[in-house]
Amino acid sequence: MPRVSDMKERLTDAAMELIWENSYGATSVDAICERAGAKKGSFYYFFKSKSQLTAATLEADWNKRKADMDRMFSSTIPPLERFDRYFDYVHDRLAELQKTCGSILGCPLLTIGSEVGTQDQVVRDTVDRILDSKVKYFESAIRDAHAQGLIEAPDPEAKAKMLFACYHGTLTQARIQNDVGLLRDFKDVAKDVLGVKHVPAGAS
Amino acid sequence: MPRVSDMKERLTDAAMELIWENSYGATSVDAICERAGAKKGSFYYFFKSKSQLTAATLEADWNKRKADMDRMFSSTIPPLERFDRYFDYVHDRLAELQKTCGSILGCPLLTIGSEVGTQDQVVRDTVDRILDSKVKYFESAIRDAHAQGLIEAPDPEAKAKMLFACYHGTLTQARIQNDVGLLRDFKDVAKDVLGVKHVPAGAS
DNA sequence: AAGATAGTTGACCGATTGGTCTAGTCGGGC
DNA sequence: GCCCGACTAGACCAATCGGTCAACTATCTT
Repeated sequence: MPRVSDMKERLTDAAMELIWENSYGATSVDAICERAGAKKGSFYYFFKSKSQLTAATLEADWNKRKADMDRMFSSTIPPLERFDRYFDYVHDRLAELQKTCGSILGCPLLTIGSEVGTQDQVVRDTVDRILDSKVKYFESAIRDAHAQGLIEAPDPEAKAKMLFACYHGTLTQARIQNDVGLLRDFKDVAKDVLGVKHVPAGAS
Repeated sequence: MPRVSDMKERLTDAAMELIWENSYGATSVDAICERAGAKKGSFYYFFKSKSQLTAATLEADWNKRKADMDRMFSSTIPPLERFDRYFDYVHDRLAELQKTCGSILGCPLLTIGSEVGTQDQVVRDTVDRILDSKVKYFESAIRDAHAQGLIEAPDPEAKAKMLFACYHGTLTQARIQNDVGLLRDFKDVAKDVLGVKHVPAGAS
């Protein structure tokens, strides 16, 4: 088959950057094309609408991140340390992005989902599905922590949802207030929410 | 001074409805005017831009809700019951609105703040200020609960922020997933986050 | 080299966007 | 009764919006 193009990826990359930094509504198809170095025709060759491009963008981004998630939440890592690694990872990434764009961007799934959820079923379903996948990492880490006696969590699913909500609330607030500090402190908050049993400082 | 008009309020009311239900970006000035029964001229007589109208809308809405907040978080009410009342209030209101518009709308401050925060400083500042006011209700309820020995909260400010984030994360998820269930269960989650000391079921 | 397939180009479209402006209407104070 | 300031009416604007389309080009297979 003739001619292989990386344009589709360049378009989803450009869309992720622009929509995440600004918003779905404030990002025009023209702007996405310009950043991707594409013309309108190419855009609508790959995607049938702006909405569909957005769903594809979230999907593509999630596929990229999944490997990192698997690494951080690997079963070989002590369960509570998985959370530390994950929260550090997100924090560092957002702090890095802030240097470039001047803003703490929070979680694209939440921003986009909450903006277009009521109006666009395709995007909503995509966001839903990805969020579902993500909470599962939390869930099994919590289950493992419980099994090892590190925390008391008779209902790992509920606890996972709770921590998930708490973290996402913090991410949203970090975006709104443009403040990375909330995220810096979250590891401690998470321990509190999880009910980590206290060990004396410095204990091995 | 001749002629007093309620148009300003009708415009902010219309704006709140439309922006909350859909989004800032998806709501046009024309649509707001139509719902308010106003013409463009009136709109730009009262507000100098869509952005300023939005800030004024949030402000006006907050002023309306403040009385309810004061009532629910009254010092005469047992501190933990204040949260129950508040969570019930929000739940019932969102469930009611769902009947009309078919969607769980979550918190307008979060939706709007997270959508336009990076692009509109006026709106961001307004959202910030209101969120600050709201968390203070949590804070003093927690302080009171701690004083009465109902919970252990040596740092009420931190605990308030934590519960606030957790609740707002839940509200955001409720909007994205269009599911009121998460909110129905939140009173229990809140008790968990607050670390309410367990009393045997049925204890007086 | 030919043909089929995959991708690109950019002009074009009607609708809608946020916003302006001028002319006018209404109603209370004097 | 008239004047002034608060408010309304709605035509108008350039810019931009998401989306279409027919013509074109590049690359692989045979």
